[in-house]
Parts: sequence; structure tokens; C-alpha cells
Amino acid sequence: MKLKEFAKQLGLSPTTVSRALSGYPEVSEVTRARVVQEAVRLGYRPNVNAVRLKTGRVGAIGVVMGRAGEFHFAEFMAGMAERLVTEDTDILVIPMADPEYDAEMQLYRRLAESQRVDAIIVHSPRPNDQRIALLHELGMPFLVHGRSDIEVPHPWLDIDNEGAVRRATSHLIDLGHTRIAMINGRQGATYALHRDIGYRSALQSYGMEVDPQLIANGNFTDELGFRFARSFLEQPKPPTAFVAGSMMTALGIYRAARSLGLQIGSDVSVIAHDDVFPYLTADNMVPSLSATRSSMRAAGTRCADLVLQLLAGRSPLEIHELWPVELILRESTGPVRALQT
Amino acid sequence: MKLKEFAKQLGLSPTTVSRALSGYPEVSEVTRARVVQEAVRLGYRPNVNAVRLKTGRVGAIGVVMGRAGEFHFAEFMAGMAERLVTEDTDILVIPMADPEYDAEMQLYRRLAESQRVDAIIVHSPRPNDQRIALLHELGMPFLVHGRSDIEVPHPWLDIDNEGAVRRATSHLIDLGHTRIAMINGRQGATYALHRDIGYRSALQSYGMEVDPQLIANGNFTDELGFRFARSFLEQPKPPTAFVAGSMMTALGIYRAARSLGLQIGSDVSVIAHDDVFPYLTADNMVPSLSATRSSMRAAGTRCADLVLQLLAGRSPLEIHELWPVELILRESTGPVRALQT
DNA sequence: GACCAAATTGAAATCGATTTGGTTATGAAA
DNA sequence: TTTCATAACCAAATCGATTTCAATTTGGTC
Repeated sequence: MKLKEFAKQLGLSPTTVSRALSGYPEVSEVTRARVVQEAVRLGYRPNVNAVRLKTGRVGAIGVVMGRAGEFHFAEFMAGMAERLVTEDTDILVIPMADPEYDAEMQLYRRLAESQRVDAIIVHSPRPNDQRIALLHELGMPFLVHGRSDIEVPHPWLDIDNEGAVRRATSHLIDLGHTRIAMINGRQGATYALHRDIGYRSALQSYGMEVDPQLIANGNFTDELGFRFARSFLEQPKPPTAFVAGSMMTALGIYRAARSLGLQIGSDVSVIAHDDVFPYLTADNMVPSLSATRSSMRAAGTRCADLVLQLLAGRSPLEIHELWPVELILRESTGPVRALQT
Repeated sequence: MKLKEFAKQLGLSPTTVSRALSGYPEVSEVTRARVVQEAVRLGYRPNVNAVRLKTGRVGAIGVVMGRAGEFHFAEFMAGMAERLVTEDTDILVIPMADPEYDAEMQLYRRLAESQRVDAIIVHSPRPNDQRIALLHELGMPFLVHGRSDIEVPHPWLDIDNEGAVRRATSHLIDLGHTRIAMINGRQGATYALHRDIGYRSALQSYGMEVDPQLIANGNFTDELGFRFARSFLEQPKPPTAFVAGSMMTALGIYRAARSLGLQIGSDVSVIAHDDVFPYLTADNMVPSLSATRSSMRAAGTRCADLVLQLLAGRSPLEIHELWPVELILRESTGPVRALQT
């Protein structure tokens, strides 16, 4: 059913009907009520694409998905969904072809210019992220999940990675650990950098040296957690504690420690970052995992919220949210036991 | 830059330009080449929403996401993305509000009628799934990931859940297990039903009784895996083997067994279903996990492919793909050890 | 009763493409 | 030379809404 037809049935002009449904004030309440009611009864719904063409508003938020298909992603999206379900806004997932830089920039450019979305959420930004510069330059509304050092102003929501890791590391130092390994995310992203800084600054504030042999970077998989942990533990001067970037990494570390007959929580301490997944909980691990915790889902919800605010006219300049991260101590951390020879 | 403007710059009519770019035959190759080249140079791209309005084609596939935010979902989408990245098609993720039935039906109806997507992928179908009936009735192209018993014809791609679980269960029986627990997915979905059937038919073909005390249903979380396994193992006549629905469940079962001092692979055998995640691999678990395996990502890729075929005119009636599932035996399964008193 | 402001309603232009149904030029066949 | 098919191009209608600008009605005031 089209507007014209529907309007005719009501004995009104398309103009009035359109106004009634869009909530304009210059329609009498009596008429509006009738229009709304009849729209439901006759099943009239404005054609989305006509509305989009005419108004320029799309009612969609774009999220670019890398090919890695990381497990955080689903949680973040579920969080966004939670907020957007009441709004009439949907989520457009744009597959990213090449992890190659030029291709990625092209993708963002096309996305921004194609009027397919009203706003874009940028993930895992880099310190000097040209995507941000591009979007800014194009005037496309966007929100960064994470942060960037780039001089271009950008609205962001981030968690305090640096502070979280600093506290985690400091805590381990307080427990007497002197050789603390760090298994970080992939190099390049700001969050990995911030965690690195947190780690280093904790060590330095205690006057301890940073041993590059105890630092590793890579995807958040149990495989890598295992491999890195294992190779660290087999060094002549093995670490007695680990700071890790994800739950999956922690699973790998647990395995590595067990495979060497080491007891977690006494021989080796572990703190990992927990994004709070419904399907894998730090508290349930054995021994339960000490973690820096921040809900990915909540971040998704809030990001969706902020984007909506952005679209409603709130200034991007004032949107900077830094979320504190909880440090939750459980059984996987304990005082250093004995000096290993 | 608009078509009109662009056409003027070329000294051509909008008609010809549009045709040149859309690859119609009635444009000379010389002209076409020039148009394409200039389009790139001047950065002309047709307005998506105008195209959508005029042609009725959207270039998007819809996927409804439940609030659970399951970890499979990201893999499936990553798979879709792999196929769609070359196509000019994007993925629309539609958040589902209530898990309430009527609301869900409304959502599908709105989605189908709103012209926001060209096709829909339906997940976790139920045996008698009214969403399928609805989409069929509305004439909206769709593909079911999974299957339904409903009498309405529908194109689907599914894995052989029944066969997989039957083989897994049979294998455990062959190893001498007589009390085999089954931790299945949530009741209601066809796949859970099929797995249940596979489980029962294996037992029955060996003349064994089905003990309802050894069957549980629930979300795929390590928490539930633990709780169910634990309660089973504390029964007077505990199981000596488990068939489980997911890797996360398996993690929970491992924990439960360990917490009771039981050795996996000897005291207790475990086979779980593995969707093949990059971040958590069955082979790396300790002991390595025997699994029924089928790549979720590959399914996503193929589903995207099938949807494209559907949109290209292939008959929905002939699209039925049943993927075999591998059974990969590793260390978590072994012969039954001794009778426990 | 005339006048004017406020409250409603409508006609028509507009968003930016695609596509139908021509028109014009070219060259071969009659 | 005329006719006709073919190739190449174009004017205008169309998709289905929103919104500008103008018209009409209503009700209050003098």
C-alpha cells in the first residue's frame, strides 16, 4: 500500500497523512489518531527507501568487521542491539576485504560516501589512525570504540586499559613477583599500546627493569596463549606471573602451566582481561581467574547510545568516555612462592 | 555529484550514463569506457537509496540476532562476509527485541515488508517454525540455516546433527560405555531435536535404555556444562561418558570432572561438537577433545553464496544442503575403565 | 459583520536514480 | 534513390515518500 492510495482511502492528502505519521504539530489530534489507527488497520508503512532518499536519513549504523571474526565482536553487537531495538535503527555489518591499508581506507571512503549508514563505529583504532582523519574530513558522523592519538578531534568511548594493566601489574609486584610476563594483543592497536604502557609504568614505578623477553603480542587465542606462556616458562629465568589480554589467552596460559606441572595461583600467577562473556566466566575457571574486567556488551550498548546522541545533534567534541576497569582478585593470583633456580 | 551533473560534464544524457555504468548493451564500448573512467576520476557514485527506490533491489541480506549474542554468531557472520566482500552486498543485523513469540513474528513481518533487505537468513529454526511459513507467504526470499519439519517448502543448509551425534554416541558405546550423558542445546530448536534423536537412536540400536536422568538441555556455556556434568557425576549411577553440544560446554565438563578427581579420557570420556573457532581449538585442550566437527564459518560462506544464487533466480525448491560432520577422535575418549561402585 | 491570527489542510516540487518508448544517424539491401 | 534494420543515444515518466508554500477554515476581537 502506497501513501497516495492510503491517503485517498482516508479522504486526506498525502501531505497530511505523512505529517500525521511523522508527528508534525500542525495536524489536529483527531486526524492524527485516525491516521495512525487506520495505518495499523490497513497495514500501511512508508517505503523505507523512499524515505531515505527524500530525507537523507537512513536509520542504520555501520560497523566494519575484520576477517578475524573475533569473539568480542558478537558481544559488542549484542550490546548495540540491546539499545537499538527500541529505536528504528539497524546495524550494518560491512565486511572488510583486505587487511591491506589502502583497501581499508577505500572501504571507509565508499562507506561514508554511499549514504548507506548515518554513522560509523570504528573499532580497534591505531595511534595515528587515518580512518579517523578520513571520516572527519568527509564529515561523516562516527564514534571510535577505543582511542587514537591522532590530532583530529574524535568522539570516543574507551576503557582505561593503561590503568587496568598498571593496577594488575602493580598488584603482582606487591605480591612479590619480579618476573612478570605480558601477553598483549596484536601490535598496532592503541589499546595494545596502552596496555603496554600500563605494564611498563608499573614496573618502572617500582624501579624494575622491563625484560623484552617477557613480552609477546598476538591474536587473542588459546593457541597463542599456550605457545607464548610455554616458551616463557621454558626460559632460563621464567616468569612467575602473567598479565594477559583475554580470557582465551588465559586458557592457553593455564594449559601451559599445567603441562609443566606448575600450580596456578601459587607457582604461577595469572591476571587476564575479561570482557564478560555469558559463555565463559572467569569466576568459573579452575582456579578462578583474577581479572581486569569491563563488559563488552555494556560498551556496545553505550556506543549505540552515543551514536544516537551524535545523530541527534550532540557535539562530537564533548564525547569522550573513559571507563574505569575493575580489578577482581580471585585464586589465580598469589604471593610468589619460592625462588626457582 | 549527481547523475545529472555528471552526465552534463560528459556531454551525455543521464540515460546513457546510467546504462553505461550498469552494463547495458546498447551503449558503445568507446562511450562506456569513457564514462567508467570519468566516473572514477570525478568520483561519481550513484546514490544507493535512489537506486534502491527505483529498482526495488537493496543489496543487503538480513540476519536476525537474538539477545543471547552467541559466540557462533560472529563466526557465521565472518563466513558470510568472506563471500559477500566481493559482491556489493551488505549484512543487516536486526536486533530481536523479545524472545516472545508474537513479537518475533511481528519483527519478521516488518522486516520482510519494509524492503530493507533482499533476503533473510533464518537461524535456529524450530520443528514447526512459523517464521518460515510467514516468509514463504510473504514471498520474501529466505534461507534457513538449519531445517524445519514444517510442511512449507524452504531452502536450507544444515549439518547432519543427527548422524554426527549418532556416530559419537555409537563410538562411545563401542568403547564399552553404558551410561552416556547428553548435554544438548536449548530445547525447541530443530538441531537440538536432531541431536537428541541421534543420541537415542544410537542407544536403541544397541538395545540400550535411554535414561532421562542423563539428558540436559540449555545454553552453550561453560557454566551449564559444569553444572550439568557435576550433577550427573554425583548421581548414584554416574555416567562414564558425555556427548556435549559445544566447546564451551566441554570446558565445563572438563572442570566438573577434574573437580571430582576424575581423569578425562580414562575415567570419563567426552565428545563435544566443535564449530571450529580460531580462538579455541579442540586439539589444544588438555587432554585434546574428541569432537564432531563442522566449520561454522564455512557454513556462513556457503549460506551467503546460496542466498546470492536465490536472488539470481535459482529455485528455492532445489536448495537443500546437508553437510556431513566429521568425527575426530582425540584423547578425551577412551575405553570404559572400571565399574564405579 | 468585518477583520485578523491561528489552526488545519493540500498542490506541487523535490530527492536521484532507472527505464520505457522514442529519435537520430549509419550503412546495407532492394 | 528509397527502404529498413541496427546502433547509439535521449526526453520524460517513474519509484514513493517529504516538505515548501499557499489555501482554507476556525474562532476570537472590535
